[in-house]
Amino acid sequence: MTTVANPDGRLERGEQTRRLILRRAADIASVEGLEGLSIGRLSTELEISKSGVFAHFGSKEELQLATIRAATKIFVDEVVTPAFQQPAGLPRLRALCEGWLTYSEHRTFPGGCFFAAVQPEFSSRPGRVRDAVAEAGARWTALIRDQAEKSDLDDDPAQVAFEVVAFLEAANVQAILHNAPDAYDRARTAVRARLTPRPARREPRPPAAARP
Amino acid sequence: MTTVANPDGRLERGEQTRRLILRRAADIASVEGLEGLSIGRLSTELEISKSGVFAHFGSKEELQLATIRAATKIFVDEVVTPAFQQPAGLPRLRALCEGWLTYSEHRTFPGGCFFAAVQPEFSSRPGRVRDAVAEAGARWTALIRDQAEKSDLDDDPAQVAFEVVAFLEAANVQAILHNAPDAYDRARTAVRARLTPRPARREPRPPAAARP
DNA sequence: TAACTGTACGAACGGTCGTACTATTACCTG
DNA sequence: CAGGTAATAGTACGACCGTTCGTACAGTTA
Repeated sequence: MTTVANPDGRLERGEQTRRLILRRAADIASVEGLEGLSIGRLSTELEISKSGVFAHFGSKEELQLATIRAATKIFVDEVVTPAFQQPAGLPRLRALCEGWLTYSEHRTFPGGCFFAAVQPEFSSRPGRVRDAVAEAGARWTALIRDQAEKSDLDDDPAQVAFEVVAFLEAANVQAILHNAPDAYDRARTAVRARLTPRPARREPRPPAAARP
Repeated sequence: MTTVANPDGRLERGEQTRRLILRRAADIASVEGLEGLSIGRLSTELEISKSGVFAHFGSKEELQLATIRAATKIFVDEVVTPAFQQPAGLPRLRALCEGWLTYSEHRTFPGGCFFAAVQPEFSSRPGRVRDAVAEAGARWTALIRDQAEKSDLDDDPAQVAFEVVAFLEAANVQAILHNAPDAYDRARTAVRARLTPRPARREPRPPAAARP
């Protein structure tokens, strides 16, 4: 097992460049995909020798897997953890969605959401990378579903999760591909409506019979 | 100008292999993306020489653009045209959604929807291929929006289009990546609810006060 | 028959890919 | 300061990439 930090808490030399590499790798992959990511390009951009980059991972597949783990950590730190300051259920669910949208909007990764870029790329391929990508997506959906379950929405939580996640991903790709930031507004509108408990759903007045 | 068919209506030899190439190219691209698509692989799979494949297009970019056009035609034939048998507005809108879902479900392209695979791939890149991909997506969304406009849904048609398209794309990626065909059911449920005019929206019973 | 066009072929180009080695540097420890 | 180990550099490889070139052969037109 490799130690990561020196006694005084500083990072070892190798670990430091490893993180440098992975941060850049995640950025590149969010634009070019995990296949488009290449060791040669990493080494050029970071001004590290190709073999130096390669030695950290031993294979391209390991680099891809490590990149997914690094991107996951960034995502969790920026979206998931802050939302856990909100109480479980609806408030946390709303915070997760809003956190996701600003994470995409502010381009934490230059290509928008890392996972939105990488999921379609591997959806039809076999292999360990695909499995890792799928698992990351499943965990995110499960997190949303769990919070939906604890909310007072009398719809199937899995159905709510499906729809909400759909809005988020759609906003990401629309905003980037068409350079249309208003897609984020559309997503916010859609999420707000979907996460509003029934009596007040879709703000405007209920049918006349229901009014006092 | 190149003629495409002989006087008797048969295809010229070149046009025939060109179509063969493009059909295969669209299939490959739906799985590997338009960058993952390679002339060498096409030539191997089709048992045509690499230069023979190349000569039809003159550059890889032209091949990619032609592949997009070919995939668009297949999509229109399978999803759009049949839906136009339904009257404009809500019926046509529902037919478009249902047509799209079965098109994805039945794997017209082996990787699911061609455009769902290719849009994220090019969302952050410059160039003519990206422009073509974006335009195809924009036309599809506009088509949905137009039909929403002619429906009696008192929501912003563009908002309806955003949400409906989001459901479709989400179903596609979920179903493929997680090998979970029930994502199509989720999408159908979501679309049905979204395309139901307000009074009857979200089928289950209205609040007690509204019941007779 | 002669000229021309469309179509496909095979070989080769320079370049980049991932990977495998060996050599060299930098740092920690004794 | 010495030695050893971890980290990086250097070099080379085979495979594949997109692309170019010259060529062969069929079918049509003159």
